[in-house]
Amino acid sequence: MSDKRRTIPSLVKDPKLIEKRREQIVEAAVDLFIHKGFHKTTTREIARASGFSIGTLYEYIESKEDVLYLVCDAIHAEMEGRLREAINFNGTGLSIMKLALKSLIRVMDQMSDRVLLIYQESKSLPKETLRYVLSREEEIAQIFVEILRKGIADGSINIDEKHVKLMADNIMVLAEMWVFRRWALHKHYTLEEFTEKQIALLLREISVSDK
Amino acid sequence: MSDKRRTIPSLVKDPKLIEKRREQIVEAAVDLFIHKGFHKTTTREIARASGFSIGTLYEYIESKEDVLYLVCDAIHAEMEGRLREAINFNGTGLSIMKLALKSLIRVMDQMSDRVLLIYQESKSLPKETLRYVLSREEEIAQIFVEILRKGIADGSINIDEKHVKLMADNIMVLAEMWVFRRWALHKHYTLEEFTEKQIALLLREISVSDK
Amino acid sequence: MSDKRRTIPSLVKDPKLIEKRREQIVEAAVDLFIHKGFHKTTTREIARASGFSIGTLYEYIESKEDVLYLVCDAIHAEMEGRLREAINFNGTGLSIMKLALKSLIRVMDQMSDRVLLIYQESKSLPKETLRYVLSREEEIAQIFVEILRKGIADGSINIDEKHVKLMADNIMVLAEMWVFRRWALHKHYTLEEFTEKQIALLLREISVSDK
Amino acid sequence: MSDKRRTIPSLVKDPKLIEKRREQIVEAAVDLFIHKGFHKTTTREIARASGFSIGTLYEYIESKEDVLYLVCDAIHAEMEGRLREAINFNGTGLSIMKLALKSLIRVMDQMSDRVLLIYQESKSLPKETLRYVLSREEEIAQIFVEILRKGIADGSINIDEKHVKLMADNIMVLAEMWVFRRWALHKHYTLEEFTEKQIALLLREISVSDK
DNA sequence: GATGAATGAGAGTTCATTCAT
DNA sequence: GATGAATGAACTCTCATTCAT
Repeated sequence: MSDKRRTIPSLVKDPKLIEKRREQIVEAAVDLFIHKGFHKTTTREIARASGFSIGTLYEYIESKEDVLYLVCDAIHAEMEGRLREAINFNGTGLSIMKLALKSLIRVMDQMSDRVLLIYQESKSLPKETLRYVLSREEEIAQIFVEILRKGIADGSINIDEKHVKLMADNIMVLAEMWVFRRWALHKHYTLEEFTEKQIALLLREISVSDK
Repeated sequence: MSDKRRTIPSLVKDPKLIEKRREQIVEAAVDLFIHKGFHKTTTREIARASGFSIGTLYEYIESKEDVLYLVCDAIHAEMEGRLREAINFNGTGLSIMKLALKSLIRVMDQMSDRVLLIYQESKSLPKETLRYVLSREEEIAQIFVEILRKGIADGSINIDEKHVKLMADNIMVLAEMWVFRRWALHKHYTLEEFTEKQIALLLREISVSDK
Repeated sequence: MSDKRRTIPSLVKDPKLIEKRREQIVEAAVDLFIHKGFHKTTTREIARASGFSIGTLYEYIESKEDVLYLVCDAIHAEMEGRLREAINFNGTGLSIMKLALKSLIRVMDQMSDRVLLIYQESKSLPKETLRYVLSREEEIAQIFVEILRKGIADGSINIDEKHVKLMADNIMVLAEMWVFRRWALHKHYTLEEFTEKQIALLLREISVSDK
Repeated sequence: MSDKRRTIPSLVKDPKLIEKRREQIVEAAVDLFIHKGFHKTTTREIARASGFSIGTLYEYIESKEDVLYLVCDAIHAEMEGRLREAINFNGTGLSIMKLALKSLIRVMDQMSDRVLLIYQESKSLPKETLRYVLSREEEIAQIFVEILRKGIADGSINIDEKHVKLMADNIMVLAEMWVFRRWALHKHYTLEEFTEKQIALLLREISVSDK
């Protein structure tokens, strides 16, 4: 959570331009990485798809790994953004949770390719950078930690504080599996069936009437 | 399940020798892939660690990807072997399941590095080969499908047939996460705590008294 | 001697400004070339160290090699300046020579890094430019030719006219070696020892009492 | 003198082959470096001129700088070899010296381009390697140190022990200048004139009758 | 007159694969 | 069956130079 975001040096001075060009880079690279993978994508392809020359690409990044980092960070930002946007933090913990779970799975479904990209390629990041990227993942899990705590406080959710963290991780994993096990799931279940069933399982685990 | 195992052609005739050499290759490659990753490991390194020359390596495989395939297959074989060995298929479905879950998580913990290897590198396999490797994963999930069906049949497990497949996938994922989210879990939970909690969650979902 | 000084075209009109900017360039580049060498110094670094942008740099030079030329020329100018300043051209040829030799070695010592720079990097100049730079070196040797001739004329120096040129070159080389063989000399001799000994050797060669 | 020769690792095992290929590399590279300089010669050109592919080149060296090292070392070896071959170490120190000086200058003349190459490019070597290459130069100077000492011992040479090292360096420099100041010397003196004059100067400095 | 973003040819180096021995 | 030297396409990254603003 406290891991600092990596600041990539640029040879270009204008911050507005840096941001704009890096957006172009990310947009181009996401597509390439999804279709060819990080290792099989060349820096020249990234440059060309970004709309400029290889020299220009390297005015905005220092290494190919920087592109991967930018891509991962942008995807996490979008994930968190979409999720927070969809969640209404008013109401009981339980009611918030219901909506949040639904949103989480929907976001996973909508961002399927990009979530998979992070799953498959983030390991190619330099150690330090990987640590930051993983911390971004935890930040999203943290949203569910907070909802759980709110539910515990207002009595709508029943779970031992000690297991809150694990529960949040379970939530993440049982949602993300729609992405990384799609080869197993999509031929047997629709998104709706999957959503309904996973939410049922998760809510049962935290319901107050239980036990 | 019906996906055929890939048969890798070899320039060598003697099947015994092929098997022996490929075992050497796998043993060497697993270590290398775990520590350096598939892409950063060179065929030369694999040959050297296997105890023979680069020329000999290519007598037993056709491409570097073949090595990855052999590795993935060997890991799956070991996983399934260990799991089947640990499970006693006598008793009610529920009692078998309890033991099976515990075994599954223990195997994940013991084979942590190798399971992670499959998670991170199998995407580099050629499409066809990947399909087979994924089918091996499903074969393991299939063990749990069968236990669930047995429990339904003997009345010790309560779950809708339609959701059996999803339940098996959930089991796999909630066990495997000990591996691929270890950065998030290991600092908060011991293996015992994790095991106990995950089993509790999964059993609640299939208990007969429930509902 | 007759080789013409190269005139570097500039996009800027004001000669005063050109001179000022080129002084900045030389000052910055000398340091960079000494520490990193000509090839490992980038034009960007030169521009930055000069205090302006890469675009501005190219308003005052046409190529990176021009910078090297400016640097070599400035160093030669300084060498010659310091030397002429130190020599008093009154007295017998021999007495002038004694002082001149001492001054020459002192200048070599003081300008060690810069003299070495010329030795090591001037070869990277374009052929034509190199010729001019070498002619500047000869101009300095020419000072000693003149002193020798004066000594011959006034009878204080005894040397065959045919060997005057060679003698002047020997003088240059036996002084410059303090720079380009410093790795061999500095650990065995102090500047004073070196100076004394070299002067003794050179004077013996031109003494009248000899033979 | 005690600096250890750098051993360049090779991917090839056969030492005979390594030696043969490195000879090819050196032969090709010497020519290229003489005509284009080290920096303007590409590794591809070296490979092609050596008669094999770029991949093969890198089986025998680790970096382009290694080629420069091999070249410098080969040149020094040849210099020293030729010199030692030409010197007859029988007779008085003085008589040996006369012959040695003549040989030294002749070798400089014959190996002009290669000596100049070391003068101009050795600075591009990595620090450690440069140190070794310079120590090779000193080894050659050491030959003259020994001759001087022999002459002191047998009374044929008169020079203070303290100045023996400097004298040897002066010898090297006054011979090498035929190479690195050829632009100044060749148009005024023949090799014979130069040789005769330099020997005269040096012998006068160490003659017993003197003083 | 000053700026600095853009360019792209070209550099050094790697490594999966082949094939003569 | 084993060897390992040879290959060269392909990679990432650099940097002198230009030119629109």
